[in-house]
Amino acid sequence: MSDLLERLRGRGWRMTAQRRVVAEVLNGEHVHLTADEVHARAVTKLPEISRATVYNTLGELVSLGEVLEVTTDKRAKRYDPNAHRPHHHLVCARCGAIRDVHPTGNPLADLPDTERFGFTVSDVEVTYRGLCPDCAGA
Amino acid sequence: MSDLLERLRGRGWRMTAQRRVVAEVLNGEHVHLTADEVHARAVTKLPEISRATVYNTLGELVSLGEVLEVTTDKRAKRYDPNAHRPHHHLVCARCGAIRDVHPTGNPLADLPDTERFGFTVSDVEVTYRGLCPDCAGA
DNA sequence: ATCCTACAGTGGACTTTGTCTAAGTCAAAC
DNA sequence: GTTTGACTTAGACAAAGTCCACTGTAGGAT
Ligand SMILES: [Mn+2]
Ligand SMILES: [Mn+2]
Ligand SMILES: [Zn+2]
Ligand SMILES: [Zn+2]
Repeated sequence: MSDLLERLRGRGWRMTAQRRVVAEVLNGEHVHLTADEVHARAVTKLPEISRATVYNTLGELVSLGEVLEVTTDKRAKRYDPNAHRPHHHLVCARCGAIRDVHPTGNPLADLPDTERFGFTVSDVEVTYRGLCPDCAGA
Repeated sequence: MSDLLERLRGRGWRMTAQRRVVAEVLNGEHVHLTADEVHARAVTKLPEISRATVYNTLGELVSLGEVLEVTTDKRAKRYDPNAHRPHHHLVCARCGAIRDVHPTGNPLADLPDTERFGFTVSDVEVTYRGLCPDCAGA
């Protein structure tokens, strides 16, 4: 993630302890944390960081394209640092576990012109739902 | 929609003015209203209907399978009476307009076993995003 | 090294969306 | 017409997120 910090400094980001901690928390694969989860983890490293700053920083990372917003459930938005490899999500309907998945094929090609209503379609989001091995029981 | 009311009565639903009004409001094609939008429209027909009743009634319609919950944006859930024809959604990124779409192909088949992480995958939701004709400008 | 200041952070009030509960009301079975 | 349990209501409460006035500081200028 120091890649990320370098890139951000290059873009004129003022480097602060708060921003460094948020970037650290968002490190890893299959990471899809809510803003308050990010805050909870950030607080263990920098106790005085505020909720507002976490929200602000996440919002900036999203508009810089370094982090994706994912809304897999109807509850809180989740923040996904895996922004540089396009992917979709597989969600457990019971426990909420989320996995990054890479389906074959291009769903954009599956939407005929007659079903586009004159829209300029630029993106498609696919969410698979089911039960994870634990929640499926035996 | 009196089809719906008949079906619900048959299922033992007690028929009240409030439930009738909510069902009336949810009549039509390409309808994707938030709970508070449903409430606002219901109030014009039955001024004393409460928010709690609208939420309760929508929740019941969803668990009866008569209405779908769709979460196309990160804001309020939307309620979709078109529950009997499977479909996906096309959303304008700028104004939020929503259209029902019927892509060809089966996205479930596009998720290889190696990308299922042992999940029992039962459902897939596809959201297309772009700009509607109005928002794409001239 | 110190100063300066525009940018960043803070706590708290506020908003939106949704849930819950206690008390009152009424649809429908008899 | 009475009875009764399901239904409705107002308002308190909660979770997720935004906004603002004020305070603090990173990093360039001196
Ligand atoms: Mn992801
Ligand atoms: Mn729909
Ligand atoms: Zn699970
Ligand atoms: Zn539009």
